[in-house]
Amino acid sequence: MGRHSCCYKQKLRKGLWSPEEDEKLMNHITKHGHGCWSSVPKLAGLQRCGKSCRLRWINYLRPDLKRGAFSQEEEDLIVELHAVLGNRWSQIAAQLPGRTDNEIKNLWNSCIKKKLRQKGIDPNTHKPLAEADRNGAAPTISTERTSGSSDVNPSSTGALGNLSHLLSETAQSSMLLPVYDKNQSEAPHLARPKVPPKELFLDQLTTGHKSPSTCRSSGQTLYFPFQQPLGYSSESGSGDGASMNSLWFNQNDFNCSTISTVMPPVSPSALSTSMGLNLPPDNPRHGGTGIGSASVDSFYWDGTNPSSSSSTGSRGSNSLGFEPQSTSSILENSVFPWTDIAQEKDTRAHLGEELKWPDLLHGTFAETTIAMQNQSQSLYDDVIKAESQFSMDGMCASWYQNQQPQQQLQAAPDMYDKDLQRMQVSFENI
DNA sequence: AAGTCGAGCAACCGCAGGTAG
DNA sequence: ACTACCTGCGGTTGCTCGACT
Repeated sequence: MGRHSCCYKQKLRKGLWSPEEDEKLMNHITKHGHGCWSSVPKLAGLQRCGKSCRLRWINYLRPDLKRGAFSQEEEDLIVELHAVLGNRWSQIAAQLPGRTDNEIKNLWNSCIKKKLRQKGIDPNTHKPLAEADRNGAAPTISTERTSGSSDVNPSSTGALGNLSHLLSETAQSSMLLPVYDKNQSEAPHLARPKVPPKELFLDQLTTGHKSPSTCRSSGQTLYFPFQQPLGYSSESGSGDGASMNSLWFNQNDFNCSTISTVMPPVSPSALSTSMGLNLPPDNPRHGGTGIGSASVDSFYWDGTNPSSSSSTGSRGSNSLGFEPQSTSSILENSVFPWTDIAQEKDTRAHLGEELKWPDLLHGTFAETTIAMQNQSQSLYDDVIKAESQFSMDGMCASWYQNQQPQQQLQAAPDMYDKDLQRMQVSFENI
């Protein structure tokens, strides 16, 4: 136990990652998955420790990262989740597909905290500052990691609002927020909608716009809403309790191939009751969870790598006291109109091609994945498993969906520029 | 133009839990 | 049961860059 052994090694690079390093890591993981992180630097030819590689991948290179400004809905959700979960950033991030715990943590510390204080709300207790002062400085939400459910303040109703509404509904339907089944080895935060980072750069390349502002709290919804949801209405974002539910389905990164891992932990009964869904009686689950089960038109990374999720999965404290229920099992309970999704996915993938996405998409990513499709599965299975799954079709669809709101905004955060420069360099070398 | 300050963000550090041998 | 290794998490640091003086 204790410090990672690699930390003792000398001559390892630290600090910011260069585009070349990013490219090496990206190429390696795209082709082989990460497997054992400690072996990644060596295999990828990097002078970094495995821990650093993992962090870089999770926080920056991972294909499903959303990036960009947080929407107001996301900020609200973070506040509400924080009221329940405290500083459990990973669990909060699990409810925000495409967002990392680090990103959320930074947003909280730099932005949301300040906003709450300005509104007279104690960011620790989520109670009015005056009341918090009267009760003393001790916050009701502990940051001690091993405290289990003790740091949860379910009675906190100040900023809880929508979440309490959701919880009351979900409790009745045996669901919980951080839902994952250890046996399924699918931790939500490791299984998010997969969108390639190239999407960001392609957007820059095609639109060439530059954001006049870097404000993360602009309220601009870069990735919301899901304009053509999965066969049901997403119009419930009215600002009341229903907005919580609508948020779950405003993930426009959604696609059929990733549905098993993307789907937020909402039970069918909750959906049907709160959203008026008519659930189909039988929905065969498309694709599979392993490389070997890759379908003809899409490739899956293995999302069942026990090593990548066992720790989180088992440690994920169910602070709400609900019965654990696997996301997969929920999905297998026939929540979605699968056929429609597949059709829409294909349509959007096609449209994505028309939008020159293939220039990048059909570069390294596509070549790699197509090659992997055609190669013997055993080439990789015996060596490494990736932590997540994604499909190229999903990428196309997601990108296409993301184009619309971004183009409408005519602006993107300046942060993309750095990414653009890096990726331009990277892809020029491919 | 130069200096200062603060916000935002990427990355590091240290610890804890899980797991295989 | 013990140990070593690996992964993941949360707190913290330090760098970058824009705003301001």
